Amino acid sequence: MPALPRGKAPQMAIRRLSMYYRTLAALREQGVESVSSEHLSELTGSTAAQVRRDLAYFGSFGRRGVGYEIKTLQSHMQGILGIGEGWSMALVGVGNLGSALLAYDGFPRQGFRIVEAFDSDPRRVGTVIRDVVVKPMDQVKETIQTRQIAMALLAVPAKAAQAVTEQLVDAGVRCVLNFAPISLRVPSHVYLASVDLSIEVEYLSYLLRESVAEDAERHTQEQSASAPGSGL
Amino acid sequence: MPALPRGKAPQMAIRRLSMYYRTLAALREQGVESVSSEHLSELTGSTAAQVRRDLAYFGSFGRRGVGYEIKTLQSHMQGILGIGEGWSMALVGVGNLGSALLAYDGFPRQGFRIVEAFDSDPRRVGTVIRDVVVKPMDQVKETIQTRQIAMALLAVPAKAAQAVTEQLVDAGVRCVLNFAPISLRVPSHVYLASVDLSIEVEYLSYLLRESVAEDAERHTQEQSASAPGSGL
DNA sequence: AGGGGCTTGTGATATGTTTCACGTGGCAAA
DNA sequence: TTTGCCACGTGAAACATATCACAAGCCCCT
Repeated sequence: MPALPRGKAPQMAIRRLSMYYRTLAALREQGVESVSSEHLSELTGSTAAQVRRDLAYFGSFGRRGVGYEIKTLQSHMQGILGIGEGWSMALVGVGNLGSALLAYDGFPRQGFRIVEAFDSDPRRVGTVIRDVVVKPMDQVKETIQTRQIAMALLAVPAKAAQAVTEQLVDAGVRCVLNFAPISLRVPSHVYLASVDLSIEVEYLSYLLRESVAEDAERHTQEQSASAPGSGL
Repeated sequence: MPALPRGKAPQMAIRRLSMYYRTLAALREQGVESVSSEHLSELTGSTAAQVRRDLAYFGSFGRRGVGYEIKTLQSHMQGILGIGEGWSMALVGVGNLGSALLAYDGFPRQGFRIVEAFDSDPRRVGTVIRDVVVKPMDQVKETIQTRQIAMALLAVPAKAAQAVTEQLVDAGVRCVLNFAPISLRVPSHVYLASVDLSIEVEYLSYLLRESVAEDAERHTQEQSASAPGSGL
């Protein structure tokens, strides 16, 4: 009867859950009412065993021999991921990226809404984007405390990121999603996730380089293999 | 004398390398000329052992008893990560997010440049953002082949993402950085990385929920512990 | 009511990653 | 030259995660 006395789920399992959740929503729109771990794994690029294990971290939501009822699974996952609780988020930094985040419709679709925006640039303060008025930085603390905002999106330049983060933490924010290309320090009671575009691009660049190097190496091996006396 | 007969580096090690690299650049700007693994770990939120191990996947770049010479380490890492080779990238989807990516100065700073942009919306085609002219989708293949572009940024709606990806792959792209909230399928010779904003937000939401649940549980335990006769 | 076939949930196993702990080599000072 | 200290590089251990493989349970059909 206790809800979840199971072992802690790995970070990656949580992220995959989000993926599963979205896939379930898409299936339901198509009128599908149940899925197997096999089916879900094909749609998400995972494996069937992985899907079952990921779900098993939180409970047993399926029926043996049958699969998972999508409706049921969705509502369990909403509970796990905290979707649909109407989390309000604050955005700091309304530059190019910040504006794009304000306009991103993936957030409201999952029940996360940016309800406040802040910027240090006086020229941006007062402007309205998607029904949100940009406020000056000195209103961060009061606004976040008053509206009980727990989650903040940080889209400021790298130089300002640490200081702004401390301001947010001081105001009582519990989660920060950082878009600045810098590694932030936060107190242990604050959760941090980062989206770092340069890191992703460099990772791809690494893979590309590596594959080119391997091709070159293979080519060399072929040459030396075909050359006489190169055995061993 | 062979360059890298070492074991394969974990994905996360590569991503950390990017972080180290940026930190080195910042140190060098400050006039610092060498670092220890200890120092670097403090600046990046890693551990000293982790830093040494990560670097050791690719070679031994430091001097025992001394540390790492920043200049040397930087140039090795440029080689590993493929920074400074002047990679050209193509962007597909010039909506809010796409425009922000075009304006993002973190890419050119690391030597990655968006040199072509495409969109299916006729109203966007022909517009110029940051010196890049937005071209129609039917020019994707020719342009990418002609300019030998290996890397593409995908900022289109989820519904269009798979089809556009196939178009890009067909045009000869080797790497795709996907921003659409969907899991893409690519052939095995194409590398894929994804930035999924909803997943990050939901991950934070999960952590927040979990910590709230734990607090509640702890509270319950305290109550029952303080109640008499509740031992065992 | 019983059997066959299917899919979950999960111990056990394999694989992968991080951390530990220390030998090795390098520098500086006496 | 020797001594002492320092920080790297790296086997080995610990830990974490993913995969395998199968028993348990469910449904349908006869």
